[in-house]
This record gives sequence, C-alpha cells and structure tokens, in this order.
Amino acid sequence: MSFSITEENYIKAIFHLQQEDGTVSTNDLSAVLQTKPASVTDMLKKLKTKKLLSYERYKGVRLSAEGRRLALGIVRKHRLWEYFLFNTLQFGWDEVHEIAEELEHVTSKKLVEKLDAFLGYPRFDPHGDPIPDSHGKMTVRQQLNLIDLPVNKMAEVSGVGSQSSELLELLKHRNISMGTKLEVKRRFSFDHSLEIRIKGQQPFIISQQLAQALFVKLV
Amino acid sequence: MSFSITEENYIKAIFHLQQEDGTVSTNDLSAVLQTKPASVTDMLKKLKTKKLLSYERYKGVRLSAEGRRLALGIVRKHRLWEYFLFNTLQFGWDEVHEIAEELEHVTSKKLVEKLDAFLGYPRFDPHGDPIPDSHGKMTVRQQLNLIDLPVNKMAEVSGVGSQSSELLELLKHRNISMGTKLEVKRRFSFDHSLEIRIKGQQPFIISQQLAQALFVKLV
DNA sequence: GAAAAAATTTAGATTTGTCTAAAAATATTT
DNA sequence: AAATATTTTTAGACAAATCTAAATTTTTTC
Ligand SMILES: [Mn+2]
Ligand SMILES: [Mn+2]
Ligand SMILES: [Mn+2]
Ligand SMILES: [Mn+2]
Repeated sequence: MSFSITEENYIKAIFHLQQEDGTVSTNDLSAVLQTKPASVTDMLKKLKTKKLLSYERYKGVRLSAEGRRLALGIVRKHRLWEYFLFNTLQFGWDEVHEIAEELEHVTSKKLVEKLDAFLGYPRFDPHGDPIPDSHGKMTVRQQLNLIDLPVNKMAEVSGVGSQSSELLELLKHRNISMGTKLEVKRRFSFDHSLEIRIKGQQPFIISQQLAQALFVKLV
Repeated sequence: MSFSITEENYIKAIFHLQQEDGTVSTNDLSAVLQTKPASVTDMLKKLKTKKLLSYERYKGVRLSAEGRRLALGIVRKHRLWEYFLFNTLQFGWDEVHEIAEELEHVTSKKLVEKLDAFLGYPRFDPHGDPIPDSHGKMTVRQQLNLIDLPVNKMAEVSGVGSQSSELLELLKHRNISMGTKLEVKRRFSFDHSLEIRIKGQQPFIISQQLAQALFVKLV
C-alpha cells in the first residue's frame, strides 16, 4: 500500500505527539498540522480504514504497529536528509528542517539505503535527534537537559529541544552548536538563569528558556 | 507564484515535446503524461490563466517565456539529481530517471545551487543530456547519431536517445556506457546493422534500432 | 467539396483534502 | 448535579485533478 504526502505528514505528526502524550487529540494534531479540527477528524477516519491507527470517536488516536513502522521510515528519511544537507551541502542548522520536510516524501527505498551508506550510517541528525536504522531501531542517547547539569561538570551539546529558527538564530549568535563543550559555573535562582563557560572562552549568562532548550551529555 | 507537482510535470512535458514539434498537441501530451485528452484540455486552460503558455482551442499550445523559464528550472533540477544519483550514490544508469522525477519537484532554490556546487557544476547528466545552468543556459553538444558516424572514425558515446530500461539493459549487456570509445567497421545495407569495435575489444554487430538510439562525438 | 475519421473540447461526475457552521459529546466550574 | 466551556464530530460545500460520454471542430479521404 502507498500513502499520499498528506497522509505521511499526519502519521509523522501523530508519531511525534505520541512520544509525549501516549494518545493524541484531534486539537493537538490540528494545531501541529495547521488544519482545522474537522479536517483532522476526516483524515483520522481514513487512516483508520488503512489500518495505520486505532481511533474511536472522541477518544483520541494511537498508531498501530504498521503506522509506527511507516512513521519511523519517514523520520529516518527526514533525519538522513537533514544530515546530508548539513554535513554534505553545508547548510545551516536552521535551514535543513524545512527542506527535509519535502525530501522525506521521496519514495525510493533504495535511495534511502544508498544515502545512508554514502553518509556513513550516521546515528544522529544535526539537531542531535537519533536516526532510525533500516529496521526502525534508534540509539537512545542518554542526554541531560542543560538546566539539570551539575556545576563544574564538563559536558557537550548533543541536542536541541526545538527547531525554531528563533532558537537557532540565538544559538548561532551565542556561538553554541552541536558538540560545543561547556560547563555550568553558577545558577541564579531569581530567574533561573545560568552562567556557563564554553571551553576556552569567557563565561556568560544564558536564560532559563535557552537552557531548557539545550541537551548535553557528560564528557 | 508557485506551482503544483502536476502543473510542473505538464510544463516539463510541453517543453520536451516542443523541442521536436514547435507546437504541442493535446493528444501528444495525453500520451506522454498518461492522462485522458479531456484532462489535458482542462489543465491547459488553467496554465493559460497562469500565463505559462499560449493556448487557443484546437490550435495546440506553446510555452511563454515564463513557462520556458519554469521548465528549464525543472529540467535543471532533474538532471542535477540524476548526476548526483549516478555519480555520488552509484545508482545505475537505468535507475536515476524515475527517482529524479520526484526530486525535481523539491522547491528550495538554495538546495539546487548548493547541490550544483557540490557536484562541481556538471554540464551533462548520466544520459548525456545537457544540464541548464542557473540562468537556464545549456551547452549544446555537437553530437552525431551513431548511425551517421563514418567508418573507421574513433568516437565516444555521449548520449542516449531514450531512457527506457529496455535500452539501458541492452547497453549494459553490450558493455556500452557514456564515454565508451568505439568506431564503425562496416555497414550492412540489408538490415542497416553496423559492425562496431569498442576500443580494445573484438568487433560485434548492433541493430539499426540500437545505433539510432546512441549519440557519439568524434575524438 | 462532401463524407468519414481523428483530434479536441464540453458537460457532468468522482476523489482527495480542505473549509465553515452547527450539533453532539466530554470536561470543567460553580 | 446543573450550568458552562471546551473538544470533537457531522453536514454540506469547495478547489484540484481526474474520468467518461457526448458534442464540436479539424483533418483526411474519396
Ligand atoms: Mn513532510
Ligand atoms: Mn532534525
Ligand atoms: Mn516529475
Ligand atoms: Mn537524464
């Protein structure tokens, strides 16, 4: 069976929302996909008949095993293309997501496998998110929210919590990117801001919001 | 203004048919695009209102300057992706066209330019067809149909007249590919077959049909 | 230059994915 | 537990791209 780009976008959105919530509501989907709730309801009925998810009126939705498999395939393509755009074509962090949003729908299975091989079977995309392998398995990275990093422990930036261009703009300005080594020097309880020091630079202060959007792993 | 994948496929098909004919008929388009003539008529009316072509009932169709510009952009993307698939990802000759048929619709302008730079600004795709540059200009290669190559003149394969998998299968079997150096040793008027010799191999005979599907340039 | 054949267009219907407005179900307050 | 608010679904409509069947125009044949 094959699926339209629209159907694929729904399945991927449900997959991501499910990570947080378990079951996914019509309104959440409508917000993420920028469509009206009525349209979401129609599509859910359709995807149910295609056995990609379980759905009962007013009860929310969950992917079936088949739906999950499909979602993982799309996420795999999305993240592999992001890796390609960032590492091979030198795109910026903030530019890759939007383009991958289209590339993820290219259907050739063989293309995905060849691209994966060409890139050297990368395990994480430019935002630090894991890339599912051809069986849908992904490495779970034990990463820590920067806000929880103990003082004076050296750590390395390994992920971001959002791909908004606003966040990525700030990170560029602050000179923080994937792999940046840093430690927390001090915590200010007034506004929960943090003083951090990037290896080899002067310390500076970042907001609570920024710290919550960054993930690190100890080194 | 932006265009749907369907609209882009129509514009590209008209562009290719125009190369041969000048003006393009509804039936020709319907054959190439595998749709009914009635559907083609509907789309032509629509593309006319978008100023991509000139069209009058029963008179056939021609791209406008704007339509031509769009077509060249799509052809550029198609052939760059084919080059990428063939040279970077090691796909076979016969596999790249179908995949490029999808990739050509990815919208990012910056992606095309970065891809072009990464590939080293190639001028010909894996089938020997010229790749338009970012201004829509393409190198016209002075190539010769193999059927017209004089006897005992060394030449190099530079293009194929079709991308059917049947042709490409035969070429693979016969060990002929882009850049193969060969000469015509003899011509048989009975069936217009040719005896050719690939540099460093024993001579063998190819059919008229095959010779007509191959383009060469003198070396 | 009619008549017949072929090409093309029109009319009306269908599928997909969307929308608005209104109704129904569920959740939250008081 | 009623009243109110929120969420979700239904009903009916619409644009895009397609189709079939019938009508029209152009081209070819006699
Ligand atoms: Mn997408
Ligand atoms: Mn990502
Ligand atoms: Mn295409
Ligand atoms: Mn080609």
